[in-house]
Amino acid sequence: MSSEELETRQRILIATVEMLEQHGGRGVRMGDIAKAAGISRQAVYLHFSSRADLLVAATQYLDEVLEIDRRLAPSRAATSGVERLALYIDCWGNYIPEIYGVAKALLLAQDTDEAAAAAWKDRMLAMRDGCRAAIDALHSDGMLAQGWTRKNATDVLWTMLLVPTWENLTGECGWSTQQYVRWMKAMAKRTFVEEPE
Amino acid sequence: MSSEELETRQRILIATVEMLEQHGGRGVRMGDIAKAAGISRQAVYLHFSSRADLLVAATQYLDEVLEIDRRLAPSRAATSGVERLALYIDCWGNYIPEIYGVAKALLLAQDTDEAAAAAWKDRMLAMRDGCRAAIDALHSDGMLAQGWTRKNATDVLWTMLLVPTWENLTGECGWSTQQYVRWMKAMAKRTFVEEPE
DNA sequence: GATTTGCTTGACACCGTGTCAATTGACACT
DNA sequence: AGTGTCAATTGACACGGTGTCAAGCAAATC
Repeated sequence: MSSEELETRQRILIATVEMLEQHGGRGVRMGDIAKAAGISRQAVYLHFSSRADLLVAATQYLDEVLEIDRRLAPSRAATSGVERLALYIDCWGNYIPEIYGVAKALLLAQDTDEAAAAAWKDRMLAMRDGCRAAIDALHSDGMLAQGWTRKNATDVLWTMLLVPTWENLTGECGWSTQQYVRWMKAMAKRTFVEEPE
Repeated sequence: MSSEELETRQRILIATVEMLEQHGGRGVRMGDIAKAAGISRQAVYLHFSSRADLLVAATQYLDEVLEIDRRLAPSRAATSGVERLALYIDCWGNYIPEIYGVAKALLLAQDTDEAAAAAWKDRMLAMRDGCRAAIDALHSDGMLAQGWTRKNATDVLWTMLLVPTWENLTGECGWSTQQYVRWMKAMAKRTFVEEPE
């Protein structure tokens, strides 16, 4: 009632996010989204040129709404590499479940759609930057464990933090996101931080 | 020349595996497979009721041809948990690239097809059994590191060995499979094996 | 020679995406 | 009132890929 004058575009984005979240990113059609937004299927195409376009816009919208930048600030502001690493995992690990529906849809769309693949890759490379920054901070502190190059450590941290890992641990293995985050932080510390012995 | 009297069904399976391997499991249509097998598209449906059915059969066929059982024997025959773990990772890690095309196709088919999803899940649960066996062996030796339950250790090892991890490290990060296997073994040892200190 | 078996050919239904054209209804400007 | 314009609606349609169906054909089997 309050905000019935929302722009159609935004209503579509909200409907998209809701539908995808509800259905785990699977089997949501353009018509379903339109219906959820209370408009015709064609109206969706007046705002987004394709399904991939819509999905990409939805992830960006979600990033804004969930204030990913603000949430990353603590990690960026960390005074030590060890802290930065932990805070980054905290942030990203807790972020995944919130974006999972949309992320999964984008992930699945990669199969058929070039643009979706590119968008997802971009997103993941941005995440990689965070990993690299954390590893670099660790390295600057002289705390990167023996045997790691910065590239290798970044590769591994990045890969461990990818969505499928979270997906399997929480989905198939029944872990909570909290367990996941706690373990991931412990594992990262044990793996990448030089033991002061 | 030699074996031109191959059963059609097998010719289809071979064509499927080849096509999927060639194209990384993406964008291979029923018609493409038929053409590659030198038969009509409909003939494929005389042998396999659906695309999912064909993909499932192809993975089984590949498991036979690549003798997955024989390759797993050394791991099963290991005399210590530590050895068993290393040999299992060796086996599976080197197996992934050989099945990747078919696996990826099955993975992608999960989106739309229930049967494909079930088949893939089965496959992965079988792999999980291997992980569990390795962790159990470690535990029996009293060598499972502090802080791990058998379930948790199995969950983590399993998740780490999933295809997407290999995919990202070798694909995006440019690692060789050999590097991947070497790292994975080192990581598993460091993570799961009690340090004799 | 008749039947069966395995395959071919071509047509077609179904679904989801994306396109197009004609229409409507609301608002704004003179 | 008259004129535009803008957003959305409706309905039809093309396309691509899967899966189905029916008729025909050729070689093997009895």
